[in-house]
Amino acid sequence: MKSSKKKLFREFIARKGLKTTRQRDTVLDCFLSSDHHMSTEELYLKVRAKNSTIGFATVYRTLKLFAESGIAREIHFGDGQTRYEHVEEGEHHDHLICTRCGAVTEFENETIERLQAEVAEQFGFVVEKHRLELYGICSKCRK
Amino acid sequence: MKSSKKKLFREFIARKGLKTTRQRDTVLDCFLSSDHHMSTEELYLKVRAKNSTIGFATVYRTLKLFAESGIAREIHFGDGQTRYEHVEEGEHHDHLICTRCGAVTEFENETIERLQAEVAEQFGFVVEKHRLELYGICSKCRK
DNA sequence: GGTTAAAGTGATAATCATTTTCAATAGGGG
DNA sequence: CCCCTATTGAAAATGATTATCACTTTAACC
Repeated sequence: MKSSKKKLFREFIARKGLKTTRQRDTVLDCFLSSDHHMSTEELYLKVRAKNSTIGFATVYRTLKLFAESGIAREIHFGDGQTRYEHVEEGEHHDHLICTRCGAVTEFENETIERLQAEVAEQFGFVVEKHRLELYGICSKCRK
Repeated sequence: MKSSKKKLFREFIARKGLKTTRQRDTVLDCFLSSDHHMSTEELYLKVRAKNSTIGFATVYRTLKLFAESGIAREIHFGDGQTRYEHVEEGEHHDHLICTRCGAVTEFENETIERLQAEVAEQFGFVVEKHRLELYGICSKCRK
């Protein structure tokens, strides 16, 4: 839900004593109207198209706020670029990444999640978050 | 086995028509005499201590060769620094990372691995490699 | 052992993504 | 409307990594 994310972000802004600005609204709209994975640069270009006076520093700063507020999550695929994805409440997903065409598919698996928690516990670890990525060749590329 | 890694690397060098140099030997010795996770900078400092004329460009270049030759693997924890770890034959391990003290613990779990392969198959995906990282607070830091 | 082409090296400059700085501007509570 | 503080854009700074280039070294061949 887009509107609920907007609300969540507004609440975060208020709680922190920050301010609502035209720029933040624009960046938020662009982010929410995009699909799952967005690099900072991609989003910056989208924002520019709407309002060419917004600088990239603002986009960087705003994305950090999104992550802090919980409506977005930083992801790193090891290619030197930070990406952001939407956080759906209660959801957590992992990634299948095709090393040939770069396509990213998301999946979820309860059992894996549970096993992860078990393993962590064996080491006296309390898990806050995790990252699971499977790299390989997708079905299209194998044809 | 250190000597087997040395051998593997020499074979790689020969196969590729590259050359054995004092510098590469030094970097390799330093890498092999260290424990699992090393940032490029840490290794550079170690190399420097042995031979202060070796430049960091050489360390970077040599680590890339290690990764290409299969004796090392690049790892990224999302903190903007590339690390390298030793590759043991047939082995694969995942990481528990303490977000407070930065300690890294390794673990292996057969069941998780198998489930990963199953999930991938459902998506018509052939997994080549994967990455699983659990971030949280370690037992020491929770005391 | 000497010759030589190709690979390797170190220093430095360049690059790339991201962060910081700073002077100017704009929210929003009072 | 005022004032304080957060915010902004542009530009400079940063930090990790990579490319460049003149010089050196390796190793195949005689």
